[in-house]
Amino acid sequence: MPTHSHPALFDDLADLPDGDERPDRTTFFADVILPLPLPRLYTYRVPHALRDAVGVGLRVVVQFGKQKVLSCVVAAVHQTPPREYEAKYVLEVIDEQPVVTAPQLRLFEWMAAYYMCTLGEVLNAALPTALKLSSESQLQLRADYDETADTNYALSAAEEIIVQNLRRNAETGEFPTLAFSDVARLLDQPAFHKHIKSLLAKNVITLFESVQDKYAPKVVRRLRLAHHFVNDPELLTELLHQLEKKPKQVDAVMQYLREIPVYQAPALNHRGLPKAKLAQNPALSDSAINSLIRNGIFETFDQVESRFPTDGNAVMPEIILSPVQEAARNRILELYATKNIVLLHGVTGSGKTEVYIELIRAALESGGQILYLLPEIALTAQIVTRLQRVFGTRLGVYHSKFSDNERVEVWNGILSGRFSVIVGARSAVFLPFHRLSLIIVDEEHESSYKQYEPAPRYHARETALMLAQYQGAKVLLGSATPAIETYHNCQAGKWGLVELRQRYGSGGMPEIKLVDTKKARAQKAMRHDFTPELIEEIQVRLDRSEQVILFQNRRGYAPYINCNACAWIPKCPNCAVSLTLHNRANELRCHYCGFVQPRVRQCPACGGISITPIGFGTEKVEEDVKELVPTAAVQRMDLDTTRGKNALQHIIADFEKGVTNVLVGTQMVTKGLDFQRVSLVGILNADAIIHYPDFRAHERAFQLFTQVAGRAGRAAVKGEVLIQTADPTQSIFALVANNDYAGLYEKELQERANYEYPPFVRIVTLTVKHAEQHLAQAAANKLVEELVARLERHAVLGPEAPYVFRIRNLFLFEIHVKLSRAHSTLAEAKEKIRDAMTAVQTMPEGKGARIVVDVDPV
DNA sequence: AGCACGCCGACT
DNA sequence: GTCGGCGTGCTC
Repeated sequence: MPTHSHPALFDDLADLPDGDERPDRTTFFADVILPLPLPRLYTYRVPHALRDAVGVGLRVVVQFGKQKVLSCVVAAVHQTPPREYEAKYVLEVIDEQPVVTAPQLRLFEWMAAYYMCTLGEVLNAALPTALKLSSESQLQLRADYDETADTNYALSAAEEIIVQNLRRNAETGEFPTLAFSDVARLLDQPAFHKHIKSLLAKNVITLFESVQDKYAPKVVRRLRLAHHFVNDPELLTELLHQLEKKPKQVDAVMQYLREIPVYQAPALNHRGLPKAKLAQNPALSDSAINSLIRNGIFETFDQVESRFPTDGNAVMPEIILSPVQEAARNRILELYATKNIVLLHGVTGSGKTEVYIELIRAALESGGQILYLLPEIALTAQIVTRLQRVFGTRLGVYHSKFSDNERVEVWNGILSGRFSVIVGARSAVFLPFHRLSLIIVDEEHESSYKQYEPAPRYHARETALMLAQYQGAKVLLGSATPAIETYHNCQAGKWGLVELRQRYGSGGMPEIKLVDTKKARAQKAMRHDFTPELIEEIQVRLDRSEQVILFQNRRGYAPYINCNACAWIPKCPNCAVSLTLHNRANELRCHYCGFVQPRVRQCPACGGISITPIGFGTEKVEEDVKELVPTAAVQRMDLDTTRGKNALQHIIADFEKGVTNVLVGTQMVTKGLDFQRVSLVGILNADAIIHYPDFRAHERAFQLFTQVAGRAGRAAVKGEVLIQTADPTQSIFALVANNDYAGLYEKELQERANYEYPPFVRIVTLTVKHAEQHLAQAAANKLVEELVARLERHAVLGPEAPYVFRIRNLFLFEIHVKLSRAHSTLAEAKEKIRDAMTAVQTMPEGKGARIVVDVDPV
C-alpha cells in the first residue's frame, strides 16, 4: 500500500529542485480536475523532475487551499503560465498509467456541460472511492523536541496525552504518527484542534499530510511444499515416516498431495494451495498445518488475487435463436449499416435477452468491448449467472451493491483488457472503455436510469448514446414499453426499429382482467383491500402449486395514521408529509428524510386512544394475504426487505425454489424477474399510479402495468393479470389489456404536442430551496424574472410549490424551463440559465437560497 | 467540499 | 470582558 507523504505544509514550497526556473527550459502546467463542485479547472506548475511523469488522465497530488492536500486528475498539460496568479507546484504523480482515459474525459466534459454541473462532480460520481485518495492530516513529535529540557512550556492534560502517544519508539528510534481522527478518539472530544494548535505553537509537534492509496488488493495466503521435497520424492517418503507419531500432520500432507499431485506434476507445487482451502477441511487441524509450516515442510507465500473468478470456463455455448429472434438479430445488424442506434421493441417474454447475447458474442468476436446496461434491481443473480455461463471470465459486473475494492478491480480490469463485457447499472457508463463497439441499454424506458441526487443528475441512456458516439459504438435500446421520446426518434427515422411481437416459446400473452373495487365496496364485499375475485384467484393458483405476484406501489404498512376522535395525523417535523406507519418495526417513518419515531398510541392532540391506519402499503398486503389465504407462504420485496447485500438474492432464490409462493412488492417486482411458475399477477391499487400529477403519468402507468403483467405466464402455464380499480372504464386499461403500445404512443404524442412537453421541448427544472418559506419564494420569483429576461416569457413556468413543498426543513419552489427549437441552441440556453442563477445568487433575494438544476427530469 | 475570516449572544 | 455561533468567500 503506497503512502505519499509530504513535509509540513507550512514549509515553503518554492525551494524546489534547481533548474526549474531556468529560462532555457520550458515550464509545463497542468490543469487539474479537483473532485469538488468547483466551476473551473485549477492550474498547477509541473516541477521539472515530474515533467515526464505528468500526463492527461493521471492522478497527481496537489496542495489546495492552505492545508489540504488532494489527489486530482490531470485534464490537460500545456505551457501557458496563468496570468492572474502564481501557480503552485504539483507535488507528486501517483499513477504511471492513466486511470481516466482521454475519451472518458471528453464524455465527462459533455456530461458537465449538458447536465449543468461541474467536472469535479462528474469525476466524483465516476471514480470508485478507492481511486480518490483521501487526505488526512497527520501529526508527529518534532525530532528536536526534548521532553526533559526545562525551557519547555507547560503542557495541559490533553496535550500530555497526545505527546505520550507520539513518544519515540525506543527500539526503532522512530516517531509514531497520529491522524486527526486518532487524536479525536484519544481525547474523546471532537474539539481537539485547539490542543494541536497549542502544541504547534509550543514547538512540540509537526504536521504533515499523507495521502493513502485506499485500494487494497485481495491478498491470499497460500502454501506449498518446501521445494526440496518436490525435487526429491524420497525425501518426502522419509518425511512421512518421521511424522508417523503425528497423524494430524500426515493427514495434512496427504490432503495437500491429493489436491496437488506433486509426483505427477511437480510444476503445480509452485502455485500451491490457498491455506484457507486446506484448513477448511474439518478433518484437518489448523495447528497441524501451522506445525508443518513452522518446521519448514510447508512454506507460505502471499499472492494478490482477483475478486472475480479467473479460471471459469469461458465456453460461450451457442444459443439457439428461434426463427423470429434470428430475424430480429439479422435486421438489427442490417440497420447498423446505416444507423448507429436501434430500438428492439419486444413484448415481455419475447426473448430479447437471447438476441442481446448473440449480438454481444458477435461484437466480442470482432474484438470490441461491450457494455450491457440494466436498471439496478434487474441486475440480479438471475441475469448475471446466465451471462457468466456464456462469457465466463471475460464478463465484469458493476453495480452499487459491489464493494469499492470490487469496483476498482472492474475499473482496472477494463483498462487492462481483462474484461471485455460489462454488465452494469447506470454508473457503468463511467468506466474506462477504450474500444467499445456495442452498448445495450435494456429496459431503456426505466426511470431509474436517471440519477436524481446528487449531481451529476444524468440519464444513463442519454449518456450511453454520447459514449457510443465518442467511441464509434453501436447502441441497442431494448424495451417492451419504450419511452415516448425513444419511439419518437424511431418514428422520425432517426433510429432503427425492430419488433418482436410474440412471446418466446409456448407462453402466450397474459390475460388481463379488471376488477371494480367501487362496486365491491358498495356491496361490502371487500375484505381489507382485496376484492373477492382477487382472493379467489390467489387461492386457485396456490391450490395448483402455481405462484402469485402482488404489486402495491407503496412500502410500509399505511401511508398515514389518523386519530378517530379529532382527525389528527402525525407529520414529519422536517418535511411536509405525513409519517408512514411501519408495523413490523412499530415505527412511524418519513420516506423523504428518514425521520423515525415510535408508533404513537395516544393522540397528543386530544388524548384519544383510537388511532387507525389509513390506506395500505406492502407490509399490510403481506399481512392480509396471510390472513385471507392461509396456505400462502408470503414474502415481501421492497426497499425495507432488500437492504442487505444478499437480501434480494435470497428472496428471489426462495421464490424460485418455491419456498414461498406469494411475492408482495413495490416497483421492484416489476423489473426483469423471470419465474416459470407465476400464473397470476395482482395489481392492488391501480388508481394511485394513474392519477399521479405528472405529464408522464399515463406513460408510466402503461409501462408499470405492462411490465408487471409480463411477470405472469412466462412458461407453459397460462398467465393472468388482475387489476383492482375504482373505475375500470379508464382508457389506459384498454391499452394495457390489448397490449396496444402504438395506441398509447399516438395518444401521448398528441397530448405532448398540444401542451408542449418532451419530445417536443426539453425541460430544465430549477428547484429553489430555503429554510424560510417567504425567502424561498422571493428567490424563486427573482429567478423567474432573471430567466424571463434572458429567455422567452412563455418558456418559463412557475415558480410553483411542489406537492411535497418542504423536505429536510427546506421549502421548495420549482421553476420549469421549456427549451424548444425556437431557442438558438440548447447549449446557449443553458448558458443563459446558468447566468440567471449566478445573477440571483449574488442578489440580496438570493442570499442563503440553494438552486438545484435538473436537466431532462423524469 | 473544507476552512478561514468576520460580526453578535451566554458564560468564566 | 471572552469563547464561540455559523454566514460568506476563496481555493490555482
